[in-house]
Amino acid sequence: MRYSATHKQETREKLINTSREIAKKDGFGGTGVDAFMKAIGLTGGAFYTHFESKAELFAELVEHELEFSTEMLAGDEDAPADHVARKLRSYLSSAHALHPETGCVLPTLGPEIARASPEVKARVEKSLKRLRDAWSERLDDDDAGWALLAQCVGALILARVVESERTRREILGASRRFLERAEKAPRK
Amino acid sequence: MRYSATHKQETREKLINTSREIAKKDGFGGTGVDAFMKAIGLTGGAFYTHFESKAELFAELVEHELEFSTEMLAGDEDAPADHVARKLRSYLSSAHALHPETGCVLPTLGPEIARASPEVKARVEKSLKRLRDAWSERLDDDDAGWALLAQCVGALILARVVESERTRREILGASRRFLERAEKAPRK
DNA sequence: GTCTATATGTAGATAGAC
DNA sequence: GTCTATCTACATATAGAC
Repeated sequence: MRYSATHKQETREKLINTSREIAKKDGFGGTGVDAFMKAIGLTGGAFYTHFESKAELFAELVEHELEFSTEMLAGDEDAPADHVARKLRSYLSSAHALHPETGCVLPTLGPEIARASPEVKARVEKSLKRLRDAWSERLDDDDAGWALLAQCVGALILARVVESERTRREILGASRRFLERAEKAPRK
Repeated sequence: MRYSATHKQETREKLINTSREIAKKDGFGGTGVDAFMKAIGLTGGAFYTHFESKAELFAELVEHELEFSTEMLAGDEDAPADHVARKLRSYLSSAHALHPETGCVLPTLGPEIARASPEVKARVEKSLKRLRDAWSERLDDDDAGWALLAQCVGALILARVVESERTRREILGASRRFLERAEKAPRK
């Protein structure tokens, strides 16, 4: 054949990774197949050599996103004692709010995932539970896992729907301080 | 004329209110003008008697959403002492998670608002700040206003991206307990 | 004010040349 | 494997009849 043995796989991976950024920036539904392909230097017609449908790309893209995010946020045995606190600070930053294309998938594609197929949502659930378990275990706090995740996702959404940078920083700051305080509270 | 004096205004209001539900359920970008009009028994052509563009409907719709939500959540002088706690419980409910069409706009259209015009985002910011102020004042807690809002929005997103009802309830329950605990914590 | 018909663009997806 | 060309559907928006 005219292409190397690994060419197809490489193209597919490039397509997924580039599409991840574009979808987080402009929305998945709001971006056409042609635009995804053009971003890696190809034309729309070649898309269907790699995926049976646009929906299949969405499923793949979301899986990659959550695999990447949860691994990064969960941390391993070598992580420092303040691992979660560090991740919270970087997640709840103005830089994150201003760059959806390289950030967490949930504040950008959350509603689109919510409308996706049960198969997609089941995989998302599996990844999120792993992250929740990691955080709850690390903090020895059953509720904190889900609660901290929710606080992160919600604060990012709020930070992005407001117009002024000042308010954006207020939201993120309030969120960070609130979480620090909560972790010191008695757990009835 | 063949129509009553108030007919146009009534049609416009019906269009906005019906569109609010549809957009929260299926997404605004994912719904065509024809679908919005068909839902109130009209055809697509009549849309432009009421709005100059689809984007103008979005702006109007979001404004109505936030006006309605913030008024409901903020509460007035007559509200009971546990007003915020009550609102948190109903917001963080499985019923809310399962019915986006009648629920809060932020967990459904948040990312679309984030990509909207500065004018739209400025109005959203104004409404949200009012709600934040109301909650912070009521709880005598500067950070709690934004933090509680973020917790609500994020928990709803998480609750909707998972597949099982069991996990959905875990997320919402953990969020509720976490907030109750946090309000009893010392504020540095 | 609403209708049908239509202009125009773009969407997802397929066919066949290379 | 990727290209161009194309099918079909549906998008936003407009024009003119009623």
